[in-house]
Amino acid sequence: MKLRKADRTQRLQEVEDRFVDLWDTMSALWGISPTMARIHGVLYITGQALSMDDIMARLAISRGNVSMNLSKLVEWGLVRRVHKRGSRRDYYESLSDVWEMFTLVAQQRKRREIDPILNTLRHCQEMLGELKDDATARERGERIGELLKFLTMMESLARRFFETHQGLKMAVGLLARESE
Amino acid sequence: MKLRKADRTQRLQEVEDRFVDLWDTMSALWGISPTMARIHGVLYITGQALSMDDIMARLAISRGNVSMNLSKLVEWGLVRRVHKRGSRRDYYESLSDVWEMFTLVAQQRKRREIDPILNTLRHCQEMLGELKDDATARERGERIGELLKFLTMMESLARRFFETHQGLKMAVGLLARESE
DNA sequence: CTATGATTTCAGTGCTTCCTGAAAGGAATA
DNA sequence: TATTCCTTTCAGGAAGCACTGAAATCATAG
Repeated sequence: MKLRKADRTQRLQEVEDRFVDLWDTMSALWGISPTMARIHGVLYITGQALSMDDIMARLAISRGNVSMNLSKLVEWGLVRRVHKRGSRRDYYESLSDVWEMFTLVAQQRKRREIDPILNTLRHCQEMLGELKDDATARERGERIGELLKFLTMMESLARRFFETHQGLKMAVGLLARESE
Repeated sequence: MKLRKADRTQRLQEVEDRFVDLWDTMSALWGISPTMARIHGVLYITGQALSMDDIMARLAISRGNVSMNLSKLVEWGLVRRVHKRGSRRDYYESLSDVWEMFTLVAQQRKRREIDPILNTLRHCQEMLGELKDDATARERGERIGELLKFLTMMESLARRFFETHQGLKMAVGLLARESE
């Protein structure tokens, strides 16, 4: 053992902080707010069930902020509320399965972002339908058609991808349980 | 012909505006700024080569704004600078191939967002390596390992996807040319 | 080389989004 | 029912990001 206990703890903190910062940076990519990401980062990397006060202290953010973002995380399904016997507080813990987290985020984003786009494009097509003997309108229609074709294709591809993964994951789970 | 010329033009405008608004909404999803998206929206839906003044008028935004966002679009490869003989102005036109656009955006985002994440995670692993006889450190290492495994897997999956598409697209292009 | 037309840059400003902290709301104990 | 502990809500404020417009730069034509 080369390092003293205190030093090890500090090193660990460094890594955890770095990870939380990373999560913060990723937030834009995942389509969630920075703080929501940071909170999830702490919960994921520590793997522990933490209370609101733990999180407030760890990230130096206000109670209200933690409360609102935790409830969003619970809503998204990325974090679960748990209870510790003998304590009145709520504790929160993150999902640990990366695949599951990814799937949840992807589904949310599809529902909130892709679906409305498809609706709008279809509506545009309808509006253009009434002008179909206008050459310019037909050109616009073609471009929108290309997009629709592309998006629906991607969508079905993604659906198949997730279905496959679900199957795969179940199989892996079963094998793991059998080998115990 | 049910509608008069003027009415048709107005209807067309409506559709185009709706499309531009849609692009604006999508911007977050694509990881680009709203105005950048709107400008690209106009160029894509009209399919024409437009000047800066055309775009300023169409979207009611300032010259500086158009200039900066157009140069970003050119940098990304989504828009090309073209010239019209007899005019000193620059004109701009959008790519028309949806797949190509998607690929470009995906590549940019990977480079700007995914790669730095992989680097950070690997760096975290290294830092944890020095603490490998600490039980907590090993737990953290496992969680980061899961993420790395997931991300590299997704990355190679995406790469294969794009390679396949490139092949497919080339084939389609060849066939189209032969049948002329 | 100068004049004219076109584009880029950037400091100042406005807008949106996120965060704080205090007050209200709920739930468990006595 | 009152008390205590904990959580949620929300008005006001702070921070960050994008836009404007005018001045600087660049390019072409005369």
